[in-house]
Amino acid sequence: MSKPDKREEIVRAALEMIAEHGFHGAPMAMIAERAGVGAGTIYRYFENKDVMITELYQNVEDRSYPLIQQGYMPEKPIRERFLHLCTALLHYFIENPLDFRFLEQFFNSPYGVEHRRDKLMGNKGGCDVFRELFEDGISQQVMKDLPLVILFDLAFGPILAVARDHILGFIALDEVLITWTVEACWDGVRR
Amino acid sequence: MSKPDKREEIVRAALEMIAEHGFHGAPMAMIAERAGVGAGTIYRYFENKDVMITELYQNVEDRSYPLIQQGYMPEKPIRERFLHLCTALLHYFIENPLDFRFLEQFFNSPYGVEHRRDKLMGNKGGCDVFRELFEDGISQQVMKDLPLVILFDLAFGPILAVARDHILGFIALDEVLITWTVEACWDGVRR
Amino acid sequence: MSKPDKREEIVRAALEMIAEHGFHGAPMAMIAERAGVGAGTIYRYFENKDVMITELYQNVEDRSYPLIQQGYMPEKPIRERFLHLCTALLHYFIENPLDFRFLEQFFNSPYGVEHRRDKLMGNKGGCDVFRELFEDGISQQVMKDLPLVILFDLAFGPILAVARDHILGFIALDEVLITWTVEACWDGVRR
Amino acid sequence: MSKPDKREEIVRAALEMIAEHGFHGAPMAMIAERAGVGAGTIYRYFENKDVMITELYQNVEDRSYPLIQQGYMPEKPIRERFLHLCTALLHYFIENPLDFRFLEQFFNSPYGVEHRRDKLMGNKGGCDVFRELFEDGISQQVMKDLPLVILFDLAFGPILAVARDHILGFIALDEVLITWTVEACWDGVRR
DNA sequence: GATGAATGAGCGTTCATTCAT
DNA sequence: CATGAATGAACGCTCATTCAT
Repeated sequence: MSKPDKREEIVRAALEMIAEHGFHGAPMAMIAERAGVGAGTIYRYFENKDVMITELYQNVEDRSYPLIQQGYMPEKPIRERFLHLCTALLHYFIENPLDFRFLEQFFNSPYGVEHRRDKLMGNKGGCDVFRELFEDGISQQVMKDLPLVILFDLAFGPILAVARDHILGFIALDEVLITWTVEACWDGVRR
Repeated sequence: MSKPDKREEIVRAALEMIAEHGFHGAPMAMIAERAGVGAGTIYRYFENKDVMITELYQNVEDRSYPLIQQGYMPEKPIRERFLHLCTALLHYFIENPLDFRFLEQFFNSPYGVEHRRDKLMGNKGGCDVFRELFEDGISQQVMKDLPLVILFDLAFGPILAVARDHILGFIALDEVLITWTVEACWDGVRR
Repeated sequence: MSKPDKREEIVRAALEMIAEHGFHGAPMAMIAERAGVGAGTIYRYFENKDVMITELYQNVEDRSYPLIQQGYMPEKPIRERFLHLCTALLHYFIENPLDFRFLEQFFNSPYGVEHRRDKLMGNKGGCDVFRELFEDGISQQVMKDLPLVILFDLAFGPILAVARDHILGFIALDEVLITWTVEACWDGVRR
Repeated sequence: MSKPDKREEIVRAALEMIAEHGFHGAPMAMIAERAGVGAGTIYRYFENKDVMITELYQNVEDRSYPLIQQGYMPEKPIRERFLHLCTALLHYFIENPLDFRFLEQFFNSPYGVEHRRDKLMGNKGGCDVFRELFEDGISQQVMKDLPLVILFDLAFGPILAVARDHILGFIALDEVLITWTVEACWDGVRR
């Protein structure tokens, strides 16, 4: 097994274990075992558990952003762009439940809170498509004139909740339900 | 200090510590110290930490439901009832950030997931007002004809997200913003 | 076994293990086992290993100073006082080889170096009898006019070396040898 | 880089790291990095860390003995020879603080104790000049009639202590102080 | 009933050593 | 030969839980 393979195995295993059991329910030793490596090996690739988690998040971001933006056309009307992005996001979550569960753990921890704080303060980070879309939506008077943060919550709050319920087995989303859900989100943010 | 007092002190202390530091950042010894009791004493009132957390949740539920339903009038039109409940809920969260943070911890853990599963399967539990309201809303064709779970997510997803952002200091909610937010939620669920 | 007993057992065990195997050869678990307590118990009495070692040193100091100064008469002539203190010191080491070995470990580690630095900078600490004696010796022109530190080294360098060699079994000190050794030290510092 | 070069690099690096951070503060990986070789390479030249340390000691001995004996004239009077050797020793320590710190680490560890035991039992080893000098001194009745070991301690105890204090910055030795110190040592051993 | 000292399994992390390349 | 990625035993330390007082 070559070097990049090993790192990948660790990332996969860590994502799985953390998604399934949370940060505190996923000891390094367990992650190592699942990855099929020695416990010490993890520390060749990640300085410590905290750093590993942060890089795991980066990994998820790097994989998800392109997927979500695939086929996104910034010149289309706001509504269409909104529906596209939210649908893509929901699909991504459904098709990558491990990523979703990991993200939930992440954002529900000090790591994630700090991350959001940084994102909201500085304009850095990759969710700029969303920010742009919502700023456009407000300035074109297509969306409600509310603080950006609230608009985000109106749109993503339901998406996340629905994804969670699907992954936990409380509902079984299909294309029709997804469409309706996303359109309901649009109803929430549009004027 | 009499027996019920002691239990109350423990509950208060545990809620505080868990809200502030999470389940894993709140050792029993620390909770005991904050409660002003011996570490062993906690185990007279709660079989173990897991049980304590579950009962802590019950405690929050018991205190919050009456508050949220205060002034609720089931004979009023759906929209008004919806706005009343959501506003009350959001107010409750803002005024009881400790409860809110605890609930987030709870629902983002195996405890919470199991709890929701039980709630959704059997019809037990206290959120029947909500269930009734939404079922009424659907049958009166005032709300979208979607699975109850999704309707819940459309309504509460944004409420929870907005409450979190307020408590974390990302926005500063006032009465006007609360009203607009809740009305946006209504836009999300109404036909 | 009552509380003070337990602390004492830990102190004794730690002193023994560290004297025998050095700081790094004396894991907390081993010390705990030797003390007949659980590993976690040590941390009820000492914040961590570093703190434990520092307090161990204090413990040795507190026990040794009175013993060494027993019968010391500051009004006697310099030579007599010197012989008294050095003899007492050497006796103390020989009769408390564990203390001696611990002190060697201590002074040969960052802990000890820092400790000496503090002692030499500020005038705090308990070796003031020695300092006084040597300052008297210099000002009365009975001892060589050298920096205090060097005078200390001339006196204690041999004492420590001889104690070590006795404890390691390279020589067998008796009263006669002790007397001669201490008098040789006096020859080293006197004018 | 040829084979002997590599070994030399490792020796130099190990000496430096151990002198600066102690045996336990100098991991093999760190030594390898400092030496500019792979971690595994060290094990081509030294069976394991213990062996490496022992050979490191040999290396220091081999380099120091010639230096110390440079200009030593066995036909001169005892006193002169003593002063010569002790001065040379002290100079050597001051000019090679890394060696000195390493030697302190070494003699304060099981390695060093065993080494001295071997030296004192069998007559092997390189400090024969000292032994000869002291035996001469005793038989010529110029030195005190004490066991050799004690005579060594009287002479070298202060030398080592003074060197340590200089290297740690507690005093600043110059030629004058060195002379006085060495002469004080002579006072300690002479009749 | 209340206590808190005691416990020890389990955690994150380090590092001497090995061995496939 | 030389490498350095991989290993896993061992470390210092934490904390849910127990139980003698």
